[in-house]
Amino acid sequence: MTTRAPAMTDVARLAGVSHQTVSRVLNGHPYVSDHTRLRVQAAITELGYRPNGAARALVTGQSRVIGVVAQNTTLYGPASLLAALEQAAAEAGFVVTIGSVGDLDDQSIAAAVERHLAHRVAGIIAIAPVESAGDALERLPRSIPLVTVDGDPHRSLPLVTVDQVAGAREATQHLLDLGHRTVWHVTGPPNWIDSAGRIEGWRETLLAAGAQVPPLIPADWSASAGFQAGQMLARMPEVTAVFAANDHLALGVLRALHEHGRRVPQDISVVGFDDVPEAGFFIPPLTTVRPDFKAVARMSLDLLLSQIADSGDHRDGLRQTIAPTLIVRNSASAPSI
Amino acid sequence: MTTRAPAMTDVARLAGVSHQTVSRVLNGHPYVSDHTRLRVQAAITELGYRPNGAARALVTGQSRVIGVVAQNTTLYGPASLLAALEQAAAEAGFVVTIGSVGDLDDQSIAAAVERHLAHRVAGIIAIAPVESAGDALERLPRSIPLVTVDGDPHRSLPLVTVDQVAGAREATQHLLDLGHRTVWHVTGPPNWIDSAGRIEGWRETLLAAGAQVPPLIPADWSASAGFQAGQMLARMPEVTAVFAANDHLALGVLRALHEHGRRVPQDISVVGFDDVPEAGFFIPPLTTVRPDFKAVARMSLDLLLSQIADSGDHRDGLRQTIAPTLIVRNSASAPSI
DNA sequence: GCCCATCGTGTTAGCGCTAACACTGACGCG
DNA sequence: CGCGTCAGTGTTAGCGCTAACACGATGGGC
Repeated sequence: MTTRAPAMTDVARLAGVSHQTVSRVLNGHPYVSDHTRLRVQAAITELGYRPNGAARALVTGQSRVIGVVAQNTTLYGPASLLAALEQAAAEAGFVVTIGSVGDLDDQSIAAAVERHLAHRVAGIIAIAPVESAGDALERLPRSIPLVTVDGDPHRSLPLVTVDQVAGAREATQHLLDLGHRTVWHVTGPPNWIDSAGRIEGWRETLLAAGAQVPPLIPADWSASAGFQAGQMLARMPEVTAVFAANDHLALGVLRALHEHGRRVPQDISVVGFDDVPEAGFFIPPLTTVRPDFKAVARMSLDLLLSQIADSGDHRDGLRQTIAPTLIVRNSASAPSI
Repeated sequence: MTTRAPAMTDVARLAGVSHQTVSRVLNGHPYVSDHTRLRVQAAITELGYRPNGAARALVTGQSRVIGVVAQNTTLYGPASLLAALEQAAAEAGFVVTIGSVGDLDDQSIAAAVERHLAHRVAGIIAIAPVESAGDALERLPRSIPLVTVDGDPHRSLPLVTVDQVAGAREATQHLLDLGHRTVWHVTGPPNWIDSAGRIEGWRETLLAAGAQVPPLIPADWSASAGFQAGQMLARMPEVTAVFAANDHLALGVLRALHEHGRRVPQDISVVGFDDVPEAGFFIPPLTTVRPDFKAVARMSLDLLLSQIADSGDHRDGLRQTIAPTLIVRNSASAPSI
């Protein structure tokens, strides 16, 4: 019925050569005469031939597929990362399979990794921003190339990460420089590495400036949690500056403050993190920290591809940190005395 | 060095059976004694064996991989869809490879599809919300299972779609019911199918109510474009109700109105579309239309899997529409006369 | 003129798996 | 007691490809 797709032998027959010569042309081997190369290429286009990745993967033991393990790719950060990763991979001739997990616990991660392994991916990129994720990853055979993104800096896995500490430092310092006595911090979920880094950067900046370190306001990444935090902060007259661990949190804070009649930035300054595309259109436009997701993606892929190429144990000590940029808008200003 | 992963023959040797019996156990064939089955399963776990997907794909001519073609998976809609799709696929034992494209033009789509085909995906789901995307898809051999999501209803490709028209109708009718004379519409990008559907629903509701149909305010999906549209609308005293084609657009409108001192909802009512997670924390909380992305994903996958199972030309006439829900918050109210 | 290196090409084996078929032994039936 | 049936298992071929090797033709150095 459906005539099967043309295989290499079909091309070879049409071009009057052996299938091995076709393979050589396809893989850019030397020692093929121009004449033959042209004939083969003509045959390929005539038949609409395209190599069978499965067969290739079988014989080489390795596919041009990269497995990405991620949780909740609906969040802005992971989604951006994934998109950038996919694009970078496509440029390098790889495709990306995604294995997302409901929870970032050990078992879910392990299952996602297993699924990728079953398909003999060439390597794995894990967007694993929580502490527990590392265990499953560390159990992986060292022969399979691996890069973690926004993972735990205390593990010895190859890691590419946004410099959370530096970003938080910039945000906090910016507020201090504007003249605020201290800065309050609404945090992300406690088990996320990103949260920890942002807390660290915030705290160390405060300490370095000799400012008082107020208690943390715990939250998750949602606008809803930000709103709750904001309701609390709005009732405390001594609060003049807030650093929210991400933009959605900041949005919630903004609305809570607005509802309580506290003006931003006149009464309270707010700074976020992520620079979501709509951050410039919050009320007021949000001063925030912009991570370079494209750079992170490119770097991760480079690291992975070099592991794939070397096919060796070059996993230790690989660590790349990408510094984010402060984007100044209108949500932070000098405090009114 | 790296001892190669165990293959089926290794399992067979350990269990004292032929590799074919192992295969039978793996694929749940009948005519294997319980005794043997147990021995084989024990051997599998002992060796940590996992079947090689590439080999299986090679011999069956079909992998348990689904290719998703999408553009800009950073946008909330596509990202949600992708995540839901991935989850549904995982439950069915499939993995998802993503082939995102920079532009949704014919050529980019074709390239992404080609990449998927090279890996012998079992089927393709195209999130193809622009008109031009259909051409590349229609050229696909009919033997490969295909589902389009939010695609062009005028094509004969299998389609699962959010009922844009119904959603827009609900939004518009809601505003009319509140007592507004008419409703202005800020549109999405002109070549998107979604935009067209939302315009249609809006227009037909206005017409049915005998309301005047104001000119369209063209935009794209960004908060920035919404802001520009809002600046225009803010200067027009006759405008009392605005339906924005998505939430980010609405956010931009909200800020523009705020800057111009026009209160929402007292002076102008605004309704959005998408119900992004933070929509409830805009200022004011946004009344909007919520599509059920999970349902769309599940439906798409079902449609695809049934095509894969039947492996036949069941492609015509398949069409599923998922009605969205109006979420009423505070951004729309009766006009003050 | 001989040898060897180099180029260009073909031949063979085998990656890990499933499908098709072959085989064995136990059982039921007339 | 011979025969067919069928559960349970093994044997073989081959999916489409690459790696390894084999082979003939050419040409340059002695």
